[in-house]
Amino acid sequence: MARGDFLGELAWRGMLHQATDGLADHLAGGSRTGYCGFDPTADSLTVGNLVSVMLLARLQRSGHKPVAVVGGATGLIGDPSGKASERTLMDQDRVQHNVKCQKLQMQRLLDFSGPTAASIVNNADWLTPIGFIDMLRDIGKHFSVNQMMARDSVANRLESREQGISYTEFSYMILQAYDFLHLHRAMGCTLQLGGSDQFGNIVSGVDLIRRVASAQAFGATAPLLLKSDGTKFGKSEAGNVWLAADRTTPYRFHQFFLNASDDQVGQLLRWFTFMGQEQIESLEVQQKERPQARPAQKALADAVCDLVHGASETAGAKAVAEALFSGDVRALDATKLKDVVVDLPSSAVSAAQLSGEGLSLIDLLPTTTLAASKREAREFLAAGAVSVNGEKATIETKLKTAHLLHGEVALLKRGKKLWHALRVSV
RNA sequence: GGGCGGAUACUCAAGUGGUCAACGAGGACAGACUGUAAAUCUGUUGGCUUAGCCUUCGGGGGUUCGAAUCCCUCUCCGCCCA
Repeated sequence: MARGDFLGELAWRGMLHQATDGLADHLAGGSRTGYCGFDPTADSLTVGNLVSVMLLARLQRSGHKPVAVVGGATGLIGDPSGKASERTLMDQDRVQHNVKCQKLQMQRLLDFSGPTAASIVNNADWLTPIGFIDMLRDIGKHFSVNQMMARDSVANRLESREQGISYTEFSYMILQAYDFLHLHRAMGCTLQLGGSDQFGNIVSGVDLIRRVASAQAFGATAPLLLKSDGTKFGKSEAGNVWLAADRTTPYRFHQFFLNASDDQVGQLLRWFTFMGQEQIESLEVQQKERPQARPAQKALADAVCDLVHGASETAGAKAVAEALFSGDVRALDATKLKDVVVDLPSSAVSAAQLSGEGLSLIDLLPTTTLAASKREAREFLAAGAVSVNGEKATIETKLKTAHLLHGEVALLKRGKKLWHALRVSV
């Protein structure tokens, strides 16, 4: 595979925040191995993790070898760079399971075969056997506490009256630096990638490799991805956006990107797709000309959904969106309806509850995903926020057998885009 | 080990005996406007059998007609001294 200009590519995509000196020359000099860390805290990656995966994917496409390091050991401790609450220990089985699931997701984005085959390793494999004394003697002596305390991640916590920092979390950077050293020795890894908040930890690793192995290593970071209002990217109203279809349905995943703001859609195209510069710029021009058609958001949602879930899932997600947003849900045929229901949160009621007088929405809504309590249900109904099969409901509305589409399902909606399917159980 | 300060709803943060389901801000949600956008305006934001009632102010106990507010105790956190 021809070696591409990895750093140049990151630069035009706006994914390059910082890089250590000499990295460009180093990459130009041969096929290198680079890694990025992941927390195995769940059995699925999130769109937040997708940034890191894309870094590795681009590295690989530039002719280098990507390594994903799963923090089976460090995940137990918690990086003070993030938000700070001590973590609970995960047992080994759980970590193994999570690693397996995450690997499956990465397989869509990384190539695990060929000369630049990607690999996944777990840092518990080398961190667990190390004794505390060995760690202090061989690694700890290379770290200056003065320097460690100057790091932003630590300094913030030292200044904070409420928080403080435990010795355990304080030691996190040493472990991460050791990871880099280990990978350098075991796999010839010379590059670490991460978010900009990781730069301090990455440099620690580079320093350690220079001191202990007398070798040169490098690091590069991507800027933190924020929404235009400055809040963290990757959360929807329903919580985290996961890559796993059973946690975030392809429909919701597709919707998440479709709802990207005009301000941000260009950046997301650069970050999360493999589209070229010209194609993205042309989309941006189209977006400017006809913003109401949202060509950029559509292209983005299709491309990312395609990447993560595959083409057929993407088509399905689009069909569902079509039905829910521009079509009349009552006109759906039975097969289509089934597809729609699969992608929506759903619950069941018994046929008996709907017969005769019917079931009051005030009682029903709290049992669905649309309202948390009867009080809230009343509020939504009074505000005209709820509809049944596309028809506005009121406080008095009762759900009856007649509401069931094809005798099976009623589609409830709260607000503009929150749907819930109500099935009838036999 | 000693001294001091703190813990209030999703978050920050008022409140120091009754008028407190608890000021305010942010966030979130809904309505209008729109492009399934942004901005803006309006409303809601503990629960219920909703002009009323019930449960909340770190945990437990006490004082009082009445406690988020006073006392005791426990837990956790911060600061200072050893």
